[in-house]
Amino acid sequence: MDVDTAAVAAVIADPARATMLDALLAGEALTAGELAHAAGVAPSTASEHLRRLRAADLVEVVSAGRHRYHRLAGPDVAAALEALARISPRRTDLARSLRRVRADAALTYARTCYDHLAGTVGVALLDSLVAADRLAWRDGALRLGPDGGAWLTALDMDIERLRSSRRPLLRPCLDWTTRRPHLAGALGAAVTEHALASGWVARRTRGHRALRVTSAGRDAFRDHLGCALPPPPAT
Amino acid sequence: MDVDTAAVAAVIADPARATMLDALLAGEALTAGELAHAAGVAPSTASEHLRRLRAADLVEVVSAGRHRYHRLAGPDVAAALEALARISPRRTDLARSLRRVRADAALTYARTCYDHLAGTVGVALLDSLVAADRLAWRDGALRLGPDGGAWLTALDMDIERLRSSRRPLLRPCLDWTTRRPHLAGALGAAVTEHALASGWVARRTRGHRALRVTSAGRDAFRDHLGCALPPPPAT
DNA sequence: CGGACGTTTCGGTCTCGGCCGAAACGTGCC
DNA sequence: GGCACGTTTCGGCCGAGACCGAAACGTCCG
Repeated sequence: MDVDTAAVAAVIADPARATMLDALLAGEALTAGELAHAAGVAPSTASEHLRRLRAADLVEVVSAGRHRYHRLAGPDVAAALEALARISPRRTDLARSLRRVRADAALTYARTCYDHLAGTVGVALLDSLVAADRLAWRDGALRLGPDGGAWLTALDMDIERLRSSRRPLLRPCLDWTTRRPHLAGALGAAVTEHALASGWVARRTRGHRALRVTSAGRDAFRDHLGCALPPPPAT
Repeated sequence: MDVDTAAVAAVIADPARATMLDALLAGEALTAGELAHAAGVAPSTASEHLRRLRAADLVEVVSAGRHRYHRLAGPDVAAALEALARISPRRTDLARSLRRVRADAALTYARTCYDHLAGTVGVALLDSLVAADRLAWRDGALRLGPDGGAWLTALDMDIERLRSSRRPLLRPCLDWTTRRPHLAGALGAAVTEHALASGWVARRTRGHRALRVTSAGRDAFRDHLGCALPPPPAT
């Protein structure tokens, strides 16, 4: 073996750390304290965990005053976590089965995957963009389609800035729940940021991945993204 | 969190088990003894490990006389392992750096990923099949192209049998080394089986993933698969 | 400057699990 | 039937690491 898979797996293998990583999959950077709370451990314990996560390059940190904000180290980390989720057993947490079923349905419908949209909504979005010739598949890779430039301009996206990031502009990301690709890459992140900032979608709970599509968002998806969303799950 | 990521990660986190999984990524089913040898542990220890791997549904077993053959439980498991490999640190095993570099080059050029071809050769193959209209991308999924049926018939592939398997016929699998898709799914496995059986490619070492393309294979890739292979790495 | 607060370091405890060898089990072969 | 061999189970040893509280550190703010 040329790489040390066991080492990374060992870092993810602790329940507290796995919970922290899951919280970070929402894409927001969280403080050490918030992560300690999310994982249900003492701050000192969380600090140890974060040290290991940083050492393994799964998480990176940016200091801001007396807070230290942590976020996933990159899209590859998010992809690996989602791939692991696909083969993980369902949690048999009998106590809250009803709440869990609802949370499952919400996650399947709309969630963030690191920094882009996933779930039914994410998949529908990519499908619509391809159908409208704004994006196109070529050789298994996503490219801008004939009408892509005009669309980005209409959305006020600075394509040059997006292109200049080290990250690929367009990348498909295999959806853990639907098993179909959704839009990732720098553009996927930008669109998602736009949707959150414009109030098209909102987090159901701060620091959690599940999203709610607002009624304004439903219209905006139709008008600006050319995407007729399927109805959300009953809550 | 709706699934128990930490539990699966814990199973992969042990070096002995990770080594076993890596050996199984070659796609062959191996006996408990062979896996014990590969991992460098006593048979009794390996037996424990295999019990955990089975319990976690990462590995499945088929009994044959007094041997018990183990193999990966499915393509999802292989995909998760490759995703983990992408974010794993290189092993800093100074003692055998030269041998390692050579092994790296061989793996990058041609290897199996569970039961289909990966590496430069796998990616080139998928590209050629798409270029020749034998396969086609549609909505991010792989489909048979206009000339796909004729090609399969020429290769003596029983497409009905392939379709009847529970597994998707065509699936892209993101390559860990090249970061481009190669051909997976039932057809990917069938083509790979055909290539191994016909001696187009051969394992460099039994039970290991690296492949060598034979000179007959190089011709066959050109004539039967329409794929001009790039030159292999110097050994 | 001094107190409040977020974070990290340190020391001590305790549980989990990996390791082996010995022995039991089951299958194939003579 | 009896032996050989692959595999599993069991018991005992041992190290890694997860946890917490106390204390140190650094930053912000009054």
